[in-house]
Amino acid sequence: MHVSKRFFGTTTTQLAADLLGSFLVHDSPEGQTIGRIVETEAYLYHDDPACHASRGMTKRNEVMFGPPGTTYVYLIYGMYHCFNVVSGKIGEGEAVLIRALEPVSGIPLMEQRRRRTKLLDLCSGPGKLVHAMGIGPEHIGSCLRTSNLSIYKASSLQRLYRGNRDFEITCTTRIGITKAADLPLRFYIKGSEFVSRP
DNA sequence: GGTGGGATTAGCT
DNA sequence: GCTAATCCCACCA
Repeated sequence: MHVSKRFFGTTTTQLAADLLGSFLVHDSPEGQTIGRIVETEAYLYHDDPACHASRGMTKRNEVMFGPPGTTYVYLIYGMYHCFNVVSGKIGEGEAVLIRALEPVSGIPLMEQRRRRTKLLDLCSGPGKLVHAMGIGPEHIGSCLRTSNLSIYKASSLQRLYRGNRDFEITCTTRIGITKAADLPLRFYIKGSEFVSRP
């Protein structure tokens, strides 16, 4: 069961927390991969110069100004991509960066894409998970409820996910930024081995 | 075990 | 020209 439209309609900070424990599913021509979201970061409209939308619309960030639940993918450091969920109100340009997943299904395909076999190295970073899941620029602007890249509720994949479904959330400052580096907008599942950094 | 640098492009100054 | 919501490998201990 994929998430409702309402799921994305909350505040960006709340969505960043709500996404923890839900599942990212990609049905690609190569096969299906599923990861459980364990780490996120919120990027905001007000007083957040680290947010890509903070200086207005460009060709790169234009889908950030669309409806919540839209996919935003961008190139970072000239060689990696990061995956974001557009959030907040239309026109504001807020988003949640997905920073780490716990591999759940399609692990051989993730290993093949990543050319790595260690489970902890498959999705423990924003660039890594995009690679492992087969996400790319072709997903920019697609809908996370109806496209082949979708988000499913934590409660809907019990058959596939046998791990502990109860967790606590830890909130810290965001990683890898210099602007607004003091804002507490990073969230992760406390105790998860699969986060990019404890 | 930990650290330092290189890869490579969009956007800003 | 410089920086960036990053990752990986070489090198040293």
